Amino acid sequence: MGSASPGLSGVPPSRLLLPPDTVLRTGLEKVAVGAGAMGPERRDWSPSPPATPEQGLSTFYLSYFDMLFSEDSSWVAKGPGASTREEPPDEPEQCPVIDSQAPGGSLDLAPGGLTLEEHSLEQVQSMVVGEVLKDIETACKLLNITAAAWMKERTSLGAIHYCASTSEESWTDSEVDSSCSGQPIHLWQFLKELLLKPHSYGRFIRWLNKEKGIFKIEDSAQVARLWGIRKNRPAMNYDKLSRSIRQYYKKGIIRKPDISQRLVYQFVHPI
DNA sequence: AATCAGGAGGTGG
DNA sequence: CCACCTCCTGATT
Repeated sequence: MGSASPGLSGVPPSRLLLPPDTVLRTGLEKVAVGAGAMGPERRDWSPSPPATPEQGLSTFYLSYFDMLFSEDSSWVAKGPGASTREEPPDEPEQCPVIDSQAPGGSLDLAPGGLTLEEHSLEQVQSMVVGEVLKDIETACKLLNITAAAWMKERTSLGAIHYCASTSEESWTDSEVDSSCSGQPIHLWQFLKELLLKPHSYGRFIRWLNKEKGIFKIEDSAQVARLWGIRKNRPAMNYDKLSRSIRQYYKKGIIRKPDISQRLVYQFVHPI
């Protein structure tokens, strides 16, 4: 009762309430999964992994665009010349974000003589930044942390903010600045990050019950591998990763669900 | 065989 | 000091 799904301000609830797979199993996933044409049992992922874009900054950029596209793409349609069918969230491998469409240093220019394209580009960027900031605030509320703290952790997004904003410097500038060189990510954050991007990682880890924060690691080896990459620990494996998860029991960050199942865990404070 | 639980020493920021 | 990492023993699925 008390914790009945707090209002997600700004985000149309219609999408969030859908069972995860309905939305996400559309275009891209179908392609990726269909390519192998394998059933639910497929752990031989080793040859040509199509979705392992796990190398730092780009990950987070992308994850945010994933969210924007999958949960609310209205900002795209709002744009003046934005044709809606042009930007499906199609390449999880790459970093299709802001800098990709801005060659050179056109991001931090003065709002002077802009061509039409540049102008609409900037509008789009502003909208993106606005949406990102809104999402951050929402996430922070739900996580019960301050935006500044969040930004400190997510330095990569701080970079976005820096790069893309000529108008939005309402908050956290100083906070961001001091930590732009990279903060160590916590395991629980990493897991949430993966869970946020079912397009790319849904085959490795996914929500069983997002509202309750219950998730399942579908491919323990892959999740461990990604974690090892992120932390630069080539010898990482699920045995060690799970030990770290178990450290969270005492801290009240992650626990085993009431009905304990293999490879299933639950965030104590779900989003 | 894989996963789970948790003790214990080590490490890097 | 903290958040793991690593290794380990023993239990459970």
